[in-house]
This record gives sequence, C-alpha cells and structure tokens, in this order.
Amino acid sequence: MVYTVGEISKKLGIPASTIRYYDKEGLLPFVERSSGGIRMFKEDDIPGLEIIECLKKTGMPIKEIKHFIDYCVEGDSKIDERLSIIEAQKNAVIKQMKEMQSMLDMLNYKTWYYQTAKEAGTCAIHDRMDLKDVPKKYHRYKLPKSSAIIPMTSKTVSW
Amino acid sequence: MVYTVGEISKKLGIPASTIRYYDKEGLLPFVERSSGGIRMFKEDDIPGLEIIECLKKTGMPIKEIKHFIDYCVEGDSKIDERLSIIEAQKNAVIKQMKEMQSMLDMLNYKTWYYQTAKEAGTCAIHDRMDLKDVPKKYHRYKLPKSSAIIPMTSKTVSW
DNA sequence: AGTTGACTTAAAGTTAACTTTAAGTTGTAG
DNA sequence: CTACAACTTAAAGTTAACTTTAAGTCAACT
Repeated sequence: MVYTVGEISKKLGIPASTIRYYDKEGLLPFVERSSGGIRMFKEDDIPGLEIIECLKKTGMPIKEIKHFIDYCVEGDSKIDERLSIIEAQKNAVIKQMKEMQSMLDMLNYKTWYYQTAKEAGTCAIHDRMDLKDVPKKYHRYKLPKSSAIIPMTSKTVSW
Repeated sequence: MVYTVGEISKKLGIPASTIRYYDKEGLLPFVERSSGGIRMFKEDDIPGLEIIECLKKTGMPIKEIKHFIDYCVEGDSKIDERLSIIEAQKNAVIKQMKEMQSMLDMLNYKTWYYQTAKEAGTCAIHDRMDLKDVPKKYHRYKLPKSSAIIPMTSKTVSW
C-alpha cells in the first residue's frame, strides 16, 4: 500500500502543505517518488513520520529534528548519537510535564478562587478570608490579609 | 517596595523588553507610573504577572490573555467569565499533559530501542527480534517482523 | 486524446512573539 | 550641576513554522 501526499495527510491529520514543507526542510529523505515525481509514502514510512511528530509535539525545532533524521539515514554508526538525542528529549519532556503540573496547580487554585468569589458575589471575599478557611493545598497562593488603606488612585486589581 | 522594569525583570527572570511588550499589548494596565513616566511595579502586581506567566506558559495567546486581564480590571461583574476562562485553560492543560505522557511513552520505547541496538551494534536486531523478547509495554510500537525482501533501491530506514 | 483533480516547485506572504535600534528622558550619585 | 546608567517610545527587524499563490505536470477516467 502506498499513499500520495494528500492521502497520508488525511491519514495522519497533518496538512499536505506541512508535509511538503517538512520534505523541503529535509525531514523526509526516505520518501520515494514515482517516475513522474509524485511522492509515494510506504507503510514503512509511517513510523518515521510518527517519530517526527513526536519530536515536533514535544517542542524540538525542525532543524534539530533534521539532525536526528540525518543520523537515522546514516545508519548503525550513529546509534549513540540517536540515543543521546532521544534521552535528552525525554528529559526535556519530563521537565515540561513538571512545569505543566505546577501551572495546573495554579489553575486549580484559581478555579477555587473564582468559584468562591462567584458564590460570594465578589472577589473581595478573599481579602477578608482567614487563612484557616483556605484549603491547605492553596495556602502558598494566598496573599496575607492586607491591612493597608488602598488609595482610590491605585490601580489595584483582584485576581 | 516598588520595582522598575529592570528590577522586576531580574526578579521574575523575564527580559525587560518582553515586559514592555506585554505592557504595550495591554496586559499590564494595573502597573502605575512615576510622575516622569517610569513604570513602578508594586508587590501587589506580582500575582498579576504570575497569572499572565501561567496562561502564557500553558499556551494561551497574548490576545486571549488580554481578554482575561480586561475582565479582571472590570471587576466583580465579570467573575463568571473569568472562571470560564480559567476552567477552559485548566482543561487545555490536562489535554496537553495527556499528550505529553503519550509522547513520553514513545520516547521511553525509543530509548529502549536504541539501548538494545547499541548493545547489539545494529538496529537490525529489532527486525530479527521476536515479540516475546520485547517488553509488554512496548508491544504497541513494535512492527511485525517483515518477511519481505527489501530491494536495494528502497530508501528504507531503521528508526 | 481530452478533461480533471491532485500532484509538483519556487517564491512570496502570514502570524506570533518577541528583540533591537535610535533618539530622547529620568533620576540618582558625586 | 553634571554625568551616567537605566528608563522611555515608536518603529523596524527577527525567527520559526507554516500557508498561499502561481504556473505548470501527472495520471486516472471517459
């Protein structure tokens, strides 16, 4: 079974223009052509496209993906280099996931904050709220109760 | 305690030019100015900058962040809208994390693949390998053993 | 053989998010 | 009062990753 660029585009959910762009950037040296110059994607090409997608989705720039592909085409003499690239990317993903988790923690706090504000009808509930009424997991986000008199000219906003 | 743009830049690890750009895009309407026009960041502005960072790091475009900030400045009348935005972003982050996890799964497989290939000195070990010698968690990535005779003209690559 | 839809390329255009530059102003230290 | 580092703005420049356009070619069908 072989696919044209339009067919593989549908199959993978990637625009055909994007696939052509990747080819132009040297990411698809393994894709063969018909005698008339039409790209013919084989079943065996799909894992290659999937690893490209994986690296792209995890934030690797096209040029770096090309280096990896170049090593793959070079064959067994570049196994070490390929392993290093994959391991580095794995660590990058772990780091990204940790960051995502801490952003999610903050969004969970904000969700609680606005749900509480919604019930009370005002964000000011949080200025008045005592730390003991805030769930423990959200303590680190809570600002100390301000005793300052906020001037009318200040652009203070409740988040 | 107040900070100039350079000071807040150091404190948050964001380039001063980026902070000025955010201000120009309307993300920082709450930042006051000295009589001479110098930005003066208050302690109270830091949570605002942190929520902006959180939304940015989780992929929200600057223009959408501006909408959220606009609602914050509008005050208690826009609590519902703010809650909706935060909840939508929370769901977006959950989705991103699931995607990241599946990319990580693939990178773990690739790590195993190249470690094994490194020991064997060739990626061809995987073409010869029986499914029973592949750890169960990696079965879904394993291609069936090809019995086809690969022509010398084919650009087949081992990934 | 002709039509037609999908393919080809090179080149130009788009977008987001900054960054840099240039010319000028502010504010602190001596 | 002067020097000077850090601030200000508007405008132009940068980069990555596509997308679009235009002009032409391929191949399947009648």
